[in-house]
Amino acid sequence: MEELTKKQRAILDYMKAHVAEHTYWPSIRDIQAKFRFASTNAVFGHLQALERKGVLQRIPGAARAYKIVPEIVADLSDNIIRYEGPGEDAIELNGIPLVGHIAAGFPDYTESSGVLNTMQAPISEGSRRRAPQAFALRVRGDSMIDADIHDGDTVIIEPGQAKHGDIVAALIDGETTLKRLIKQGNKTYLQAANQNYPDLTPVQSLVIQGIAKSVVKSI
Amino acid sequence: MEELTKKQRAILDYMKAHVAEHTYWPSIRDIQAKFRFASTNAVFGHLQALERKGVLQRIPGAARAYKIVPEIVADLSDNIIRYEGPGEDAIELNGIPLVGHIAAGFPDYTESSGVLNTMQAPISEGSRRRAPQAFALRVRGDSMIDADIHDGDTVIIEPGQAKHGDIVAALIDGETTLKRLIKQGNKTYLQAANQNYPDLTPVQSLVIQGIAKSVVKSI
DNA sequence: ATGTTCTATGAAAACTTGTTCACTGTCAAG
DNA sequence: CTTGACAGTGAACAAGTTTTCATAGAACAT
Repeated sequence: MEELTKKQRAILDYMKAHVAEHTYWPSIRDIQAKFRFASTNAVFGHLQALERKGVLQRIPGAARAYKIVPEIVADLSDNIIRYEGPGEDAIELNGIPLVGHIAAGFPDYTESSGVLNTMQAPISEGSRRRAPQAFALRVRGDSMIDADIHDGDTVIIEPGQAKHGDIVAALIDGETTLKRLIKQGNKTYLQAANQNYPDLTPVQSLVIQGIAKSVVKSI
Repeated sequence: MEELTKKQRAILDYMKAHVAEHTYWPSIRDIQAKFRFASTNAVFGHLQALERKGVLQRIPGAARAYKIVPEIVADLSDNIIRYEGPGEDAIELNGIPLVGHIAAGFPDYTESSGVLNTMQAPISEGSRRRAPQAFALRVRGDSMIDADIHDGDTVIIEPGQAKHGDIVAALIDGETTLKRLIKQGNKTYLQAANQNYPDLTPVQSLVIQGIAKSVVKSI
């Protein structure tokens, strides 16, 4: 995926924020005003670029009508995985859905039993919840370099029973992190795969959202 | 809240579905086409009615720009709480936010320790997660009549440490239910407060989203 | 009977918005 | 030095969209 320029990123972020705040998209002139462009065409160009780079989909002719290709970003520099981009519906990427909320909607494969707690609440149907699937994460930062997971890589997370040594996406005290699962006896730890980071993290309540099964690297 | 006519409800539902599917609002003409009106003004009138009745907010002059007053419906007849209405942002109702997703974003006050797992991933900021708050549920059905919670009532759910006897909104095997929490020794059960419903539900993995602290009844 | 409300038609006005055209400047690569 | 990609101005156009106006039948209460 081609990289965005600073301004493109800013505009995309503004649009997302606008949707999040108002529940409808900004018009081109809204964006123009926000960034103090003298011409609407400045915005128009950026939007074309955003569409060409595949992060934004415009609906030709329709006003205030866009779709966003969800970006799920695992920012490992601060060990927080955050979700960027509205929309609840999964968009398939190589058969793997890029889901909406990274921090919500995934099974609790905690130690005990085979009980599964899906917390996904899809907007679409308004009734039943969707079964959890594999999902993709794009990685930022370098805290997993020991595991050969680098900045810009895409990690495929699959639900399943995590075992010792697995790299997992886990919720710890409300934050989602990507770490290696360490089991010693009946105790469980999470370990950052970067020697510059502090070692074992003691874990009391552990919610594992999935296991990193494969890494997609851009060439 | 004034009741909606059948057509108004249908139009509102269509608009919601459209947003959920496309991530942008339908134009008046879209709605006109959907319902085969001969004039856009038919739609216009319905939209005015929806706004007057307080379930829809229009942004004057702007195209495809609306806000919805979220309706959160706890359908106790099948013990499933489902969310209707898009939008992630909390809208305050008597100081209590009507949150977007009932099934996502609330703390895990599971047995152990004081550890708190917030799973909310707000769209708005795109970075940190929002602290959980109290939220309101509108109740449908009658499975809690023993607790004097009836159809049409609004229940205020607050996060906190649930104790024996509390009525809680809980996630069980992926479904959100509203039941009474029963603790016997070190075992935990959920009980429907309706004698017509099966009794104790054995619980292995329990995620309590909040405690029903008060009930608002329409007179 | 009469007025009111709701729902709807049909057409047009007025405004919003996306899009296009012509032109300019910057900056890095070839 | 030139080429091309990128970012922008300024103006105008065309289409999309909301909104208003005039009119009318049905249901319903007064």
